[in-house]
Amino acid sequence: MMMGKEDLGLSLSLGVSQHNNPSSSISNNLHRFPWNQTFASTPDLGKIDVNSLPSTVDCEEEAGVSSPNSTISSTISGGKRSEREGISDHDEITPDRGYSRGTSDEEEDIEFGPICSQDISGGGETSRKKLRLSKDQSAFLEDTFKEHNTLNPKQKVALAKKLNMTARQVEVWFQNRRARTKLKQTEVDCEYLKRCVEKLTEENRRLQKEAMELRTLKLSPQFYGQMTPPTTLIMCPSCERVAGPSSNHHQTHRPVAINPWVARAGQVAHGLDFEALRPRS
DNA sequence: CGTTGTCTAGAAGTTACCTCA
DNA sequence: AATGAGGTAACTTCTAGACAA
Repeated sequence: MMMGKEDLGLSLSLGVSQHNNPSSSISNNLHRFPWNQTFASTPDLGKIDVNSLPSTVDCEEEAGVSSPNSTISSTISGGKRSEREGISDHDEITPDRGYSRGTSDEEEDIEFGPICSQDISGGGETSRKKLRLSKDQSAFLEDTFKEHNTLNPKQKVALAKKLNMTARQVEVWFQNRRARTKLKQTEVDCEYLKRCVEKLTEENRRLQKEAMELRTLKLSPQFYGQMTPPTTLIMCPSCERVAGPSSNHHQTHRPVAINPWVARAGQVAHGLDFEALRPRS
């Protein structure tokens, strides 16, 4: 799936992201959520006002829990969504999204459109009202995200309950949060690669210059007189040590000549230490 | 055992709303 | 007051993986 794209190269340090979360400024007074418990057991946050729209909350609850229409709507156009929530009937079957795309037989869902159907004017015209999450809600979501960047259905429902949101809202928040994290990480990776390219360009320039100088030197007649013959080092392929000709050890191993000019793989050549360029988390 | 269809969760991309300079 | 940009909630579409028939 899409993970394939990530694997293609920009996955240099993905996964770190959730730890170097940019949102660390969030107030620390929110305690971490213990995932082996239910959200409901965590105090205080139950008081959070949902987007300071109490009527909305009521409406939402109703739409999500008790409305027969909600079931209809999710069957008609969003059945996949409600099923995927993996939630039992009493948990939440929330059509908290603008399912309808305007077809007449979806008209009745509209009433339960995105976030409690504000501004639904007649004639099937939908408008999604965007609710701002409260600071506390965001902070708690952030904290939760730091621990787990995905939620299973139970956790989702529990968290939703705790924050007085719908499970769908929590799900969407986590999806968007993962997307933001990835975007941020991609930016960091791009920066890193850019620096690598710069470094390589610089190194390439340096080597070309060096090669040019060597060529010039080679062309001058007095050069040959002063030149010492190139040293051939003998290296044992099994122990990977430079071998002396008299070594007993190398009676059993067969040494091979190596070019002293070529840096061994894994060695840092001329200060090209890309690890040093890697962004630290 | 391999194939096919269905379902689900998540990623990616997009839209629309809100806030703020 | 108008407006454009940036942030983000909500949405759609696509895909991989799991699972059953």
